[in-house]
Amino acid sequence: MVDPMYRQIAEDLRRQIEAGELAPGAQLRTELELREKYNASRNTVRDAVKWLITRGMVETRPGQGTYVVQKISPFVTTLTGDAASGGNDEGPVYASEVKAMRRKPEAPAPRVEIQQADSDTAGALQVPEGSMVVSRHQRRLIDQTPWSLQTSFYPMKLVERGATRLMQADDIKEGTAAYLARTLQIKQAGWRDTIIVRAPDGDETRSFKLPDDGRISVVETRRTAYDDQGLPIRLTVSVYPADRNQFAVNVGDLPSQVADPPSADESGSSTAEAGQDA
Amino acid sequence: MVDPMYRQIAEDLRRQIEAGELAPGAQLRTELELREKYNASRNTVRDAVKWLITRGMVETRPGQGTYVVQKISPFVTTLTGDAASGGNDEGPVYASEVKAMRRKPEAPAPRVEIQQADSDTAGALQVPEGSMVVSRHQRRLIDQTPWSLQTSFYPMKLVERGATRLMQADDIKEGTAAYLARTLQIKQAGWRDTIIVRAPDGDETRSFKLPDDGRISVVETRRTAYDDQGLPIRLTVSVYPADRNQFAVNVGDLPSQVADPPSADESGSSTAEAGQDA
DNA sequence: CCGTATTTGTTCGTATGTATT
DNA sequence: CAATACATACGAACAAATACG
Repeated sequence: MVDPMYRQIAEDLRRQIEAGELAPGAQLRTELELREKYNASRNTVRDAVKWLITRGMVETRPGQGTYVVQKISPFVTTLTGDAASGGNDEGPVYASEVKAMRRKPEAPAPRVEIQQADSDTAGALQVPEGSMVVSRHQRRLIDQTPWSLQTSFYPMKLVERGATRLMQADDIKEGTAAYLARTLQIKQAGWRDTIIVRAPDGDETRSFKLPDDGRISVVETRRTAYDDQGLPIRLTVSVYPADRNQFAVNVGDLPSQVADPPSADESGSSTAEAGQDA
Repeated sequence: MVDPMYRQIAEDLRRQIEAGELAPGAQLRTELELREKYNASRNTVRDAVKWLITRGMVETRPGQGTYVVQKISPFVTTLTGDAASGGNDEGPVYASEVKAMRRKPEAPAPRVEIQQADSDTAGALQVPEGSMVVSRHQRRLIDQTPWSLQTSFYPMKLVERGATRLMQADDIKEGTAAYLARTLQIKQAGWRDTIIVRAPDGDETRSFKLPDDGRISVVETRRTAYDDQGLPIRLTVSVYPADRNQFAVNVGDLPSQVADPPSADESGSSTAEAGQDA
C-alpha cells in the first residue's frame, strides 16, 4: 500500500534538493547519518541514494560522500543550415561559432580508414553492401571536454574520381563539402538527419567519461547528404552525450534576433552550427 | 584490479543477449539458478540484473521472471515541414500519415486553460511575464499507446483579435495555423525547434507508463512559430518518450525516394509530420 | 611518506512481503 | 491454497578511495 521505505527516504531527499535546501554541489549527510535520521539500515539508505543517482540528481564519490549534481552548461547544435547558399559544410562554421562564445573548440586529426560498408552504411550511400568506403572518424572537444564523436563515410568512388584528400588523416580546413565542390564539381544540395536517443556503448562511455551505469543516454544523428542529382555523397554519424547537448531546427523565415533558446538551467549556453562532417 | 563480480555476471549476460543467445522476449534463468551458475549470492546476482535493467536490456516481472526486452517499433517525427507551401500546420498531416502506415492515431480533445505565462513561455512569445496566455494541452496516442504529450501556448491577444476558437476544448480540424490564417490573416512564416533530452517527471512517467526508475528519458521539443512579421504566434512544447520515437530533419533538396531511415531494430517503422500544434 | 579515520563499494546471509501462476 | 519468483529490509564484514595529520 505505502511506498517502500527506500522510496520515502529518496522522495524526502528529492524534495530537499528541488526546494533548494540542498544546493547543487552540496554534500548530503553520510550513509551512517542518514541511517540514524531515517531509522533504517545502511543498505536501505543506499537503495534510496541509488534511486536518486539513477535520476541524475546526486552522485557519490568514494571516500568523500554523496553530492547534489552540478548541471553542465549545455551546448546547442543547429541541425538546419542554409543548404541553398554557399557553405553547406559546417566544419569551419562550427569552429568559429564556438570560439565566438569564448569556448575553446578542439578537433584532433581524424582517423581515416578504408572499410567495407555494413548494411546500414551501404543502404544510406546506395552502394552494394561490402563495397569499400572511406571512413573519417573524429572526436570534438569543447573546453577540453569531449563533446561529440563523429564518423563520416564516403563512397570509394569519390576518391577514384580524384578526391584523394579524403584519405589523408588531417583536417580539411575548407570543409569536405567545399573540397568536393572544388575538386569534383559535386554540389551538396541537401541532407536528411535522423535522430535517435539510445544508451551509450562502452566506447562512448569511456570517451565521454559518462558514469558507467548507463543512466545518461546519447543522441545519435545520422546525416545523409545528397548532391543535386539526388545521389548520396556521404553519411555522417554523430554521437552526443545527452547531458551536455541541445539541438535546434530552424524552418522558414525567422526573425534574426532569435538567438539562444531558454536553457534548461541558470547558466549560459552557446550556439553553433553542426560540425557534421569529418 | 578486476571488475566486481556483479559486473562480470552482468557482462556475461550482456554478451549472451547481444550475441543473440538470449533472444528478445526470452526468459533469463531465475535468480536462484543464476546464483548456482555463477557461484554467487542472490544479492550479487540481483545487482547484476539491476545493472542490465538500468541499461534497458532486461526487465523483471514479479512472480514470473526476468526477460530480455522487446524493442518497440519506433515512430518517426519529421521536424521540418514545408514552411513556404500551404500546410504549415501539421495536425491534419500527422493524422493522415499515421493512418497510412496502418497505425491508429488518436488524439482526445485538448484541455484548454487560461494561465499566466511563466518566464520561459513569456520569453518565447515575447509577452510580459505573468500576462495571460491560452494553453491547449493534448495527449497523442498511436495504437492505443501514449506517444506524446503536447501543450501549445498562444498569446491572449490572438483571442481578443477574434480567434475565439482557440479557447474551445475541441479539435480544430483544419489546424490552428490554418485557422489563424483564415480568421486573422496571420501567416505562419517559420519556426524554431529546440530539442533537449531529459529525465521524465512524475506526470510523464505515468502518462507514458514508463518504468518508474527513470532510466528511459524523454525528448522535449519546444517549437516557437513566427508570422511573416517575425512575431511569435505560438509556443508548442512536445514531450516524447525516447524509447519509441525517432526524429528526422530534412534540409535542402532531397530525392523523393528518401523515405524511412534504417531503423534501429528489425521491425518496421513509420513516418509522419510532427503534430506540433494542439 | 605513512598511518589512521572517514566514507562509499562490494558481498554475503537471512527474513519477510507481494505478485503471478 | 500452494508454489514460484521477484521486492524489500535488516545486519555484518571487508575492500577501496580519499582526506588529513
